[in-house]
Amino acid sequence: MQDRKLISKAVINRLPRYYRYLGLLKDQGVEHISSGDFSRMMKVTASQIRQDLNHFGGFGQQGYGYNVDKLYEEIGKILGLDRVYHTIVIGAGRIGQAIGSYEGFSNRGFRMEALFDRDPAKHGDEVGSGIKIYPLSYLKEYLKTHKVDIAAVAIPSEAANAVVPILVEGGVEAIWNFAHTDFDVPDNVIVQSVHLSESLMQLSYKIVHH
Amino acid sequence: MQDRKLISKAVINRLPRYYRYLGLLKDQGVEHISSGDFSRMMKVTASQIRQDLNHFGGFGQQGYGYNVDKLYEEIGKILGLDRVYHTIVIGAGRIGQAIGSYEGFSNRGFRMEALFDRDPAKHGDEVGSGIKIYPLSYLKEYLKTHKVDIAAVAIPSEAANAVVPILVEGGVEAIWNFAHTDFDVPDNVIVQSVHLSESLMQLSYKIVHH
DNA sequence: TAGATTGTTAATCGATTAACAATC
DNA sequence: TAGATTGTTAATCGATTAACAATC
Repeated sequence: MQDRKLISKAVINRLPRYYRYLGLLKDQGVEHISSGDFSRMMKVTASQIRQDLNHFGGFGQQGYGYNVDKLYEEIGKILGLDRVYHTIVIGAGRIGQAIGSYEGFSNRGFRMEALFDRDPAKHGDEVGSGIKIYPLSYLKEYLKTHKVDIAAVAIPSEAANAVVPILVEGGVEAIWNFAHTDFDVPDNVIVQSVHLSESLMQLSYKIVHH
Repeated sequence: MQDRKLISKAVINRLPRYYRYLGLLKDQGVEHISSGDFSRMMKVTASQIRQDLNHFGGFGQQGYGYNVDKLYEEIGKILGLDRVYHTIVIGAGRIGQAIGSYEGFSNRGFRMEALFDRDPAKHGDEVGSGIKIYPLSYLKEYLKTHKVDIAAVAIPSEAANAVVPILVEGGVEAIWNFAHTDFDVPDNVIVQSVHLSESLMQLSYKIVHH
């Protein structure tokens, strides 16, 4: 897909937060907001907000501010929230089940369609609104008959390293990684990692050095 | 605590990843590694590694490289992993239980000592290696009689906003936040957030724009 | 010693902030 | 219109990369 202009990585990482705050404003029925007010709400500079939003153009108006509804919708589109992502979860442990059953994701188009686990005791169980847990050994077959956009990987590192080639081979477009490891995948496969232990270490750093 | 030199935010965020890779090298019995080899392993530039590690000084040696054991230990200290953090978890849902029971955290000094939940059906239950679930209403009292360094908050945003003042009032030093919201806390309280939905949106952005 | 590799300075690149003319 | 506020350029700040002399 072609971008209007090239949007920098730093801006992209901020978009979901803008989106969240715009959602709050929308719920409150706010129609428009100035970069100044928005900056106080979000605790960033007004200058940064104007620079960032300007990439998308046309939602600000001098003397008035930004149209909340339009901006919310536009940022949603840019984030790819106007489509459906067929999503599976590898690992039906506590993290895997949490992801598979969280309604907030499906509300945004991340449709949870299957969980996979090696534990036979879990096979056939359901999570959330009827998402089935399948044997991990069925994954390969599943990928042959189902298009999968995103696979969330919520199993230990070693097992994860064994599963990833199956996902790649099976045509999964993106991996949402919760294992404490980095994957080696072809360029066309996207990996987005949530390294919880790294987050916790950044926290302990802050405790020790403040 | 006083830093030797001022270490930039970007470097700090990379430290846990260095630490993880050094742990792997240590397990493999590697005694020393050059910035060149390390850069190929970690897929960053050798220049960045030398710049980063140079902040701590004394672990590199010309013609030899870096001593793995010493560097691992030193970075561990800088990250604050040489001490114990009394840790509690607010919310005994799937995320809360996952955090409370994960052995990897306690192995690094993050001692999980109690969970709190408002659901009476869970009160008295145990998670992981005997960590009890208490009523949320007992939290205030608990904080009076126990020193808590870190509280992981794994409940929905609204409930979280109600609990945070109790944590702050109770002298909790740092909050590890899993709710989809930002907290307003005094300067001396640290907040480290894991915004899963934001991570997922960054992922969908990459899918749509690659 | 000769070769390898760091420590560190300088150059480049990118991101943030400030400022203000344009304009609703 | 006058006031408010954006869009956008220029200035600043910070982070990354390149280069090479120092040195083990």
